[in-house]
Amino acid sequence: MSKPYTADIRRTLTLRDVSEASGVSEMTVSRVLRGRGDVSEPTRLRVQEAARTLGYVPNRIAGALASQRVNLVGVIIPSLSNMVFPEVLTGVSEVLDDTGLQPVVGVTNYSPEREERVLYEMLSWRPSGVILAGLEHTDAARAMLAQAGIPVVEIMDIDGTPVDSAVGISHRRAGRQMAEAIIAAGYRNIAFLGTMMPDDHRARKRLEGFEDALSKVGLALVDREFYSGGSALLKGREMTEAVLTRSPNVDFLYYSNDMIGAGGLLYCLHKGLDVPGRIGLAGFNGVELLDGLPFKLATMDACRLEIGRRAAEVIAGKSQSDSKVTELFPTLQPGDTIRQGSL
Amino acid sequence: MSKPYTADIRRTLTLRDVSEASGVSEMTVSRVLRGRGDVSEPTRLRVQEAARTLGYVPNRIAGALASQRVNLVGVIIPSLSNMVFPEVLTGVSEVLDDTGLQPVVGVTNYSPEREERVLYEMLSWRPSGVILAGLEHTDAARAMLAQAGIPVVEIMDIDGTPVDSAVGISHRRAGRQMAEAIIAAGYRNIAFLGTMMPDDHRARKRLEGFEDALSKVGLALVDREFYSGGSALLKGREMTEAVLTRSPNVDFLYYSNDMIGAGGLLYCLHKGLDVPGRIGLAGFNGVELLDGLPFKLATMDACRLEIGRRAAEVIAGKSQSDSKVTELFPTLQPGDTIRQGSL
DNA sequence: CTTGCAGTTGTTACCGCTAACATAGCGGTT
DNA sequence: AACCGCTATGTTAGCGGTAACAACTGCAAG
Repeated sequence: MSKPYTADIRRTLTLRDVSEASGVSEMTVSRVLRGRGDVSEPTRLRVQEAARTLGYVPNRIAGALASQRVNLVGVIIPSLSNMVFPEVLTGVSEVLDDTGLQPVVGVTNYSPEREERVLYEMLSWRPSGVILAGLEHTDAARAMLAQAGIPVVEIMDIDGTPVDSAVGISHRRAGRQMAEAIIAAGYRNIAFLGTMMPDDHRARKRLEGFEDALSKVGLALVDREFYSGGSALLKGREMTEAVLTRSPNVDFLYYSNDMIGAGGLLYCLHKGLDVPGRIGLAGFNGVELLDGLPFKLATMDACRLEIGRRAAEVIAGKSQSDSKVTELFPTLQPGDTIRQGSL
Repeated sequence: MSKPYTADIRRTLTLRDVSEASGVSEMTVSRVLRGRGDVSEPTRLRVQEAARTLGYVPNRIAGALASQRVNLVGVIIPSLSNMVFPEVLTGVSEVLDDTGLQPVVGVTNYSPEREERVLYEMLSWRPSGVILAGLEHTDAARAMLAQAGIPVVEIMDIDGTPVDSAVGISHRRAGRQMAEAIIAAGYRNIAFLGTMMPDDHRARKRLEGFEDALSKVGLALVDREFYSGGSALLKGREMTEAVLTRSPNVDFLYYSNDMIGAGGLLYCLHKGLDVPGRIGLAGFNGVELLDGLPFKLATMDACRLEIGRRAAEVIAGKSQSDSKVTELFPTLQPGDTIRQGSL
């Protein structure tokens, strides 16, 4: 357990070292390194050369403290392991890359308390903005956000009141739309399979919208099955088996996400069920990953990339819109698992 | 585009505000908020109360500058979109959670230049340690790491010389082992399907080890097919079709990762090929996500969670081992896609 | 009554950098 | 020669905390 991380004992380099090595003041070095102010070409080159050969890396901690500016943007999301948030991040990075701003990611695991802690940590670094998933937060979190004096964008969901601004889709509407499509296709004995997590508000809202639309035409869910944790594909399989065993008359399976939906689809195909004739299926999210499946699952894409982009634009002050809430509209992709033509 | 981010115009709070509100010195407030030093119970409570009602969030930038300590650990990985790195991150977080250290993630998209930039950015925040994927870096990156004077852990791979320390598996050995298993099962006409990315050194090393083992018994790859980008499942399908069309006598498909392997498997099953009799398949990684597939793909798990944990332990100074290189040993999971019993 | 000491709280001097302002050249005007 | 305006560079004073040490308190021991 020996730890001589540096061969040479010399402390870490500062502007002063570069300044001495190049024979100009620290201020001039600072100007060169940031590309600010007027510096003559010869000095610039000399300083750059010195910085490079010394291997100087500026200390942003000191820089940020002095300038009261931080190029960090906090991005707080529930999870990294379901493909949807990485895609949001891609959108965020894409836009931020041109602005000198840098995303810093925090993960909450769908826990409001953890979200509060992560947010506190982030704000303690005084970022230039915060992007966070969902509209539901602890009171303390909401207070911190309001106090922070920086742009805040709540993403994914717009069914509620944002602290500052929001970019997302209406999950209630998404659920309703899917229900309407299913009803129009003639399915009547519909079951729901999805997450149990009480803090997955968006899945909850989709289900609410879905049931709303069902009840409008006098229908109700025939069965429902919940899960948490584990391999989504496998869970989808198991849940589907459970539902079909318990309620053999079910003719449509609505999943809270594409992954468990895909598991269910594989199960149905494996069992030789007639999809979408005897039974239909639909998920939510438009996961590109699944494009290789023999059948395309009906789904609605959640505009993840676009949400990330728009959110980043708001933070970067590049947003076109002057409204505080940006609603995006997911498109229903019927795939191969909903009957075409009504009845 | 109005932006009144704070209702009240007052500047952001500092220790002084809390100090005034609670009637003690800034130093005492600082002590209370960090839980350091002796502070009497009554003062502690008074200060905490004041801080809470004001909604004070400490400024770590100032704190870090003054104390020369930063609770951040840089984690630099190639990608977030293939499930393997999120799992590493989970391992890292798990261990770091108990230490007050916080991971900060950077993504390189398998580009050495981007890695260099991301590293530079991270080091400019003077983190307490860096974890980064792979042993291959630009000279500048290597120099920065050596200069930084902090623990550096290179993860995933141990086939090479680390800057400081390394935690991972031998991908050469992994490739070799898989080849040996395939040969032992009697397959002889073997094709490789995988990433083309010249900077995915670990996939490259696996292939090298694989071919090594083949040539030891006088065999060579019958065909090979490369891809980049796109949905892995779909690519797996397409590549498999291409190979089987071009080289109908192939009896084994070795994929550089499980995702394209799964695509290939679905294709073979769809075509009604006898798996693993007529044709065998194997991937790499042990992706839990795929557990729901009707057939289990042969694979080797890459010890991702464990790598994350061990790396974090090294950074946190909790590592048991006193060697600079920690080799983990993946286990071969034959699944349902390699014939059992030789020949 | 003095001294010592542990337990609390306050004071001072930075941490490494940058905003804002000050200064030094220097050629061109008048 | 005095003055101007410009550019290139330097000086000063913090940014908001914390380390290190100083100072004060009350109480037990000498």
